[in-house]
Amino acid sequence: MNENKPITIGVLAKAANVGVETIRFYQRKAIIEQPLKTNGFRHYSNEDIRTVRLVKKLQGVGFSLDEIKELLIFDHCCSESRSVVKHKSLTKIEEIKTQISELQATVKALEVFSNTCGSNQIAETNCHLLDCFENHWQCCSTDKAPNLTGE
Amino acid sequence: MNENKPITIGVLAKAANVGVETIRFYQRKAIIEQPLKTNGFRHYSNEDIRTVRLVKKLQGVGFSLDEIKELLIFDHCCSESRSVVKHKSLTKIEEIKTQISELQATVKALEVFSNTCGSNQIAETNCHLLDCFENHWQCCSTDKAPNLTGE
DNA sequence: CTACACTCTGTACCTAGGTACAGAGTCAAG
DNA sequence: CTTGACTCTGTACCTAGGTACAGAGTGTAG
Repeated sequence: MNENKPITIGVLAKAANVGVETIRFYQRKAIIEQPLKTNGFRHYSNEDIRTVRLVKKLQGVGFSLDEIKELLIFDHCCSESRSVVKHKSLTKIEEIKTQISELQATVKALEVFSNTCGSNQIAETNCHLLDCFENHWQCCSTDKAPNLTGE
Repeated sequence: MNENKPITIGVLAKAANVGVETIRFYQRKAIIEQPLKTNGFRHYSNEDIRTVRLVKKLQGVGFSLDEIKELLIFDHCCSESRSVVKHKSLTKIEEIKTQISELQATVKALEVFSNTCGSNQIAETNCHLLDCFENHWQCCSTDKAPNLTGE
């Protein structure tokens, strides 16, 4: 079945909903492996379709291509150096969890903002995006506690 | 106090932990407002420090500069078009919540992966990152249910 | 065996988000 | 009033992640 209709670069691109140039770009970047060729034409496996789809999905979640490459390499070194793989996975998990917390803080700040500024029932002042965010993040306030409302 | 030591671009940059070129870049992009000038030198307020810090924070959470710009504009149009502001805030909140779910799915996939592949007690096969992700996302599987382990 | 769709390699170009000059002006200390 | 740190405008350059050719080869339907 797969023998009759080989998965050429165009077929792969369509199946993974990307352009053929993107596939070649990924190969130059060694994100997917160089496939076998017949008469100079690349042909791929169903595995490659899954991989490219996964790459796009992970990108959408915020991974860089370098990070994705590293994740995919996990698969190959899996039987060789499991403790390394485990360590890297756990590190990545912690990173993502941190990001989730920050996103949750962002949601809270925006909710406060839309409930005060976004509604009609409030006074004109104290409806300030910076203030909303500062209640959830310490990062943004200045050291000297400046007169924010007045200036 | 602020009168004696004006906040020049260098002071702002240091306070917000960015380069002066970044501040000028943000001004070209209209992410922060053009400040007052004396003898051609820009000088800033504590508000600007907070704003630049917020910009960096939001960038870290995954917002693009265009999105951040839009968020900051919310502040200015707040008294004018509250329903619009509210609508945009809520839309953004939904987007972030979706992203949080996807990140949570990523964490689960990585946890499964590190618990199977990353540990020593399993067989050689079926330790496959793609499989781990496919249990959490439908996106990556091919239509024809290909023989994944064999080929 | 001709047309046309598809693929090849290689290079150039694009947007986002900066970063790095160059050449000139300003300001404050000694 | 000189020197050094700082700022100005303007332009060029950089990385990431593609996207778009050009010019040539391939493979297949009619």
